[in-house]
Amino acid sequence: MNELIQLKSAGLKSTLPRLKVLSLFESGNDRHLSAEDVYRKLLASGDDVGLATVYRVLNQFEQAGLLVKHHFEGDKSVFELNQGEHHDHIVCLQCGRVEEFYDATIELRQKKAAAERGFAVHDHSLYIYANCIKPKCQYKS
Amino acid sequence: MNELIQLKSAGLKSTLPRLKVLSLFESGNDRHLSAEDVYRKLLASGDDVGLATVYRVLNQFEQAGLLVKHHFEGDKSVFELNQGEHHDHIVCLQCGRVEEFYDATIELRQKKAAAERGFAVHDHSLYIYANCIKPKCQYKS
DNA sequence: TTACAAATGAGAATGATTAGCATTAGCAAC
DNA sequence: GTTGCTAATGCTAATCATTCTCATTTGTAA
Ligand SMILES: [Mn+2]
Ligand SMILES: [Mn+2]
Ligand SMILES: [Zn+2]
Ligand SMILES: [Zn+2]
Repeated sequence: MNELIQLKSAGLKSTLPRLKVLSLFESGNDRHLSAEDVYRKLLASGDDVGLATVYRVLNQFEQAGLLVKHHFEGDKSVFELNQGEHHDHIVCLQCGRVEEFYDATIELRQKKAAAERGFAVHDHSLYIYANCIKPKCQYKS
Repeated sequence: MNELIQLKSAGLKSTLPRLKVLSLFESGNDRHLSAEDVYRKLLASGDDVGLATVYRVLNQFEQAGLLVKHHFEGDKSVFELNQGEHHDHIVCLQCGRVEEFYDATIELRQKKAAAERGFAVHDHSLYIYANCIKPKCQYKS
């Protein structure tokens, strides 16, 4: 029911597909989901939505600040709940596990590097591609 | 003529399209080029190559370590000469200017962040999206 | 030269994402 | 509760970058 309020606050009409998508992200089972992931999960739980609608809703949510979009290596982009605090990502190249981290020093030195060269930072993306150290890595995908 | 040797050393047969592409990057006019950029530039200088060949050659060059591929914000990927030293990028969101930088502290703290979480770093990508501070920015694109 | 595998080029195919448009569903005013 | 209008949805077709297919051409080593 909380989702209804969130949508209103974001200036979005409360529709069934939007509630479903938002609930999925707030269920917290997976933080990082692609459009295709969301689509499949909704179908699996018996909720019928169109893929085009999923794409539209995800982008609207990003614009509204409810979600953040990332471009991990590969083609498809992934979304996660925007919970206020920025963080960067470590992605396992073998099993796909995603770990989040925040390093104040890195953030600071980025700003400095940009300033020194005559840029005002708008945004940045930092992805570390790595391998889980055994035996944590399940070599899934 | 130097390019011929580079190709051989990389284990690649010395063909006309490959020589053209490599020369273009070594001419140094633009460091960061997309496949489409390369294609257009070759056509413009009267060299007839197929777009498919450009894509193939760029990827071979990347595999061979002659080029590095980047995924700046947006759809198309860009390539640059691999000159040994790793660096990260600042991209102007207004004029598209790309500036390179290297920060040892950032590199170090990335490794540390990964190690602390049970990852062995394979690779990383750091892009800072920013705006040129006037009046350097030409607001081109 | 010859011979043959490797490379090229033109166009079809792919895969993620978006656009177009007829149909449906929120929601505010009766 | 109905009505009515706009915004949202869900197909499908279109985009766009990139890859694949395959017939033709080239580099190269004998
Ligand atoms: Mn995250
Ligand atoms: Mn560079
Ligand atoms: Zn792993
Ligand atoms: Zn600029």
